[in-house]
Amino acid sequence: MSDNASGTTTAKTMIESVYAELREEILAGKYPPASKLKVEQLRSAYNVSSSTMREALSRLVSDTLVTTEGQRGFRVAPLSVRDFRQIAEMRKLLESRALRESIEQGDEEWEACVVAAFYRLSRIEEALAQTAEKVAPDWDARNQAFHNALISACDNDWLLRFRDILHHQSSRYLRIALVDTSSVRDVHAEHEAITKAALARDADKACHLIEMHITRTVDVIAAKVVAWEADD
Amino acid sequence: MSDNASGTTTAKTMIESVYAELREEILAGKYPPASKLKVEQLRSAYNVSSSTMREALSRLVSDTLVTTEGQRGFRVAPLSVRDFRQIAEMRKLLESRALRESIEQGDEEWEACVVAAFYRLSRIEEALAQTAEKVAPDWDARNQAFHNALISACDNDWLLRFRDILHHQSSRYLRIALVDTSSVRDVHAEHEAITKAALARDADKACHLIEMHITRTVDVIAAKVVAWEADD
DNA sequence: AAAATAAAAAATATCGATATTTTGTTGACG
DNA sequence: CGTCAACAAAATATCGATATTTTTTATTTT
Repeated sequence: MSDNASGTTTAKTMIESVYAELREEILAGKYPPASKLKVEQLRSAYNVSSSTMREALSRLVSDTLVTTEGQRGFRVAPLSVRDFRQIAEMRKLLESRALRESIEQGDEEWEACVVAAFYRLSRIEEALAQTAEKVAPDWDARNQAFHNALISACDNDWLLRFRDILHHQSSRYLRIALVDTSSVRDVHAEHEAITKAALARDADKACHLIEMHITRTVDVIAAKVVAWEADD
Repeated sequence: MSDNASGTTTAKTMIESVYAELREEILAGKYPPASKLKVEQLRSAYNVSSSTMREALSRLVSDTLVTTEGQRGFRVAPLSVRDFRQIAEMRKLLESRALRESIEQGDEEWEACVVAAFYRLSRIEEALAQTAEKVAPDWDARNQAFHNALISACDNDWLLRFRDILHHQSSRYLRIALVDTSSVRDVHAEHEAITKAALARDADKACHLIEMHITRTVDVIAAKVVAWEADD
């Protein structure tokens, strides 16, 4: 269920390690959305038996990254504009709720984490501003770390779990939309405002900002998903 | 993932049918929370091979009804007061959101469904009021049908899915708390008020009522769960 | 007697083979 | 020319056996 940040997944069993690896690869876009996941193929690729492979696949259904139907095997979970919009709506609801709880319950240590995460993100954004590079290898990771830090004081496991699922789903859409980081500067300002509001314990404001933050990306990405849907 | 109301689960494969059956039994409390689910035992009980059994179990992890750890097999998902409170909080959030969307988008057909479901529920409550019976075989089903009808015009699949998971989890707590239907009369009034507000398209009011509806049961059940936790 | 260790039992994870179903192809028929 | 049917190929689901790990039990040591 959970992969640790370092990437060193402590896998006690074959199933777990195959599960973790395949999961990453699906998120990385190695297997296209809605494409068939043939057990025999995967089985030999990962050097495990069919039963083991099937079980790993079954476990991926938990994360809604794989679907399975009747007598016709497994598929990578499909993507659609409709789905993306629904995910975005839910993210607004859950992300802002998690942030609110975090702001209400967070202690000084939490504040420190937020500040640190924002700092790390800012530094890489400065670096990116210099180079005309469109690829941001670490930006994604630090951006994610920042958002995780914001809600790290929320203690509702269900909220975090659902939010996590949606977040991963969302990242698949970002991937196919080939989002560049050219708009990083605007995003930076938004992050700064959110950090400020969070530290000032202004939950209403922070939540509003985070919702805007999500909303802002929806339409631009949705447009690209539409284009992607065409040549499928 | 979905079980149809009639209980006639259309299972194309062994895995699916075993999955569905075991799922119902866990929800029905046949296997105590946190108890071990030994593959060999289940395997022979359901007349399937170990691989098939394991796969069915793996699929139950999707619904968070079963947990699995490293090299030590499967267990029924445990229950705790803390978990119950978190579930209740999330239910308030999701149930009210789903209701709001339903109220905003529902058409006349939806209104008719709500009215019908409320009527069916009311009838059985009248009947129960007569007899001093504490057992309400059909009440649960009709109560659930009523709540499903209320949110049936919500079209966000993720919202419905998460809400469904939480609802099932919640029902496990109701079971161990041995909730009687003595408080049915108060509940009836609440249902009536919710129906009224929904039909009047007063989303704010309806949402507030449904949150109260959930809140009201939390403490009484939480207390019983504490007691249950003791003799475990 | 409590703690540590070794042996036995139980349970889990993994494998490769087989039966069943779906998918794809070819040829007959309207 | 397209639809249908029969067949062939591919893929899925299912099985039972084996290797590994965990848990239990028995034995020894401080």
